[in-house]
Amino acid sequence: MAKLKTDCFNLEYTLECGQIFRVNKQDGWYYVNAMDKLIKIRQNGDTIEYFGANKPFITNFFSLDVPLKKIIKEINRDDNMKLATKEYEGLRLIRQHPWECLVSFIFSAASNIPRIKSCVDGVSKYFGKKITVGDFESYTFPGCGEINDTQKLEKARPGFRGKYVYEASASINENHLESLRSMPYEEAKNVLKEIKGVADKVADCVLLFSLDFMEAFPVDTWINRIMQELYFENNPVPKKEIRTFADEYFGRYAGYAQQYLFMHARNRTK
DNA sequence: CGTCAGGTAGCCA
DNA sequence: TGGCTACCTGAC
Repeated sequence: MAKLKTDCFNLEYTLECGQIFRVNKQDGWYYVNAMDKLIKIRQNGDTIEYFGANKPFITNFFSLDVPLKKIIKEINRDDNMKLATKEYEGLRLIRQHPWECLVSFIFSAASNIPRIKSCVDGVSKYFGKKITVGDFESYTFPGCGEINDTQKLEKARPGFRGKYVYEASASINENHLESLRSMPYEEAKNVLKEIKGVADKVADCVLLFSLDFMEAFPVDTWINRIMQELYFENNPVPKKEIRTFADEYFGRYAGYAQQYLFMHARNRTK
């Protein structure tokens, strides 16, 4: 086991804000899957304790190197944001593996978190390898090209999203996704949107949650609703206009603003 | 037991 | 470009 002292980090909010799906809580520990890793982790005050990964991985994965206080300062543009960032203090964006992130969010279309989780778990179970940490057992996530059997894929119950995942697995390789990092935001987004099953929202999730584009602002139904309420006097507004507004209003860290607003919007009705 | 969902593709004006 | 609608299926 390793320990690490953190600053301005909340493990619970970070893992339970809906950006990542393969998370399980058991006996006070979180079990987090990330491609071929299974991490066992918990937080005690400022300190995190973990198994299954080394310090560089943990630091990078949980964005512990990102200057969150500075970011919060920049996105706290009004009282609503100050409330949301205070409410979920320490929430950080996770740097997921681009391929796992892409598949997860293709699954997310017109779905809900329990079902998305079930699809991602299913794909892991039917295409991944068994992995354990302590007495917890799960499966690794299959790499690009490894989701190559439609009958097995069907067992994950993806519905109409299955064909998109199958096609993506057949046509994409990891280098293709990694190469997006060096592109400008708009260009990287357009490349992602060439993938069937990927349009604005999913592309923005992949850019924000796995490729370090912190300006990406995914507009889903929750964000659509809360943004209209807070900034458009409850008037119906096209999602495109919401993205444009967010870009100008929140700036280069709009993605962080999005995640705090998402939590704020979702949890008040829960 | 219906309704509807963390959207998107395809089609048409 | 902008506005439909069908789409799998299981949570609620």
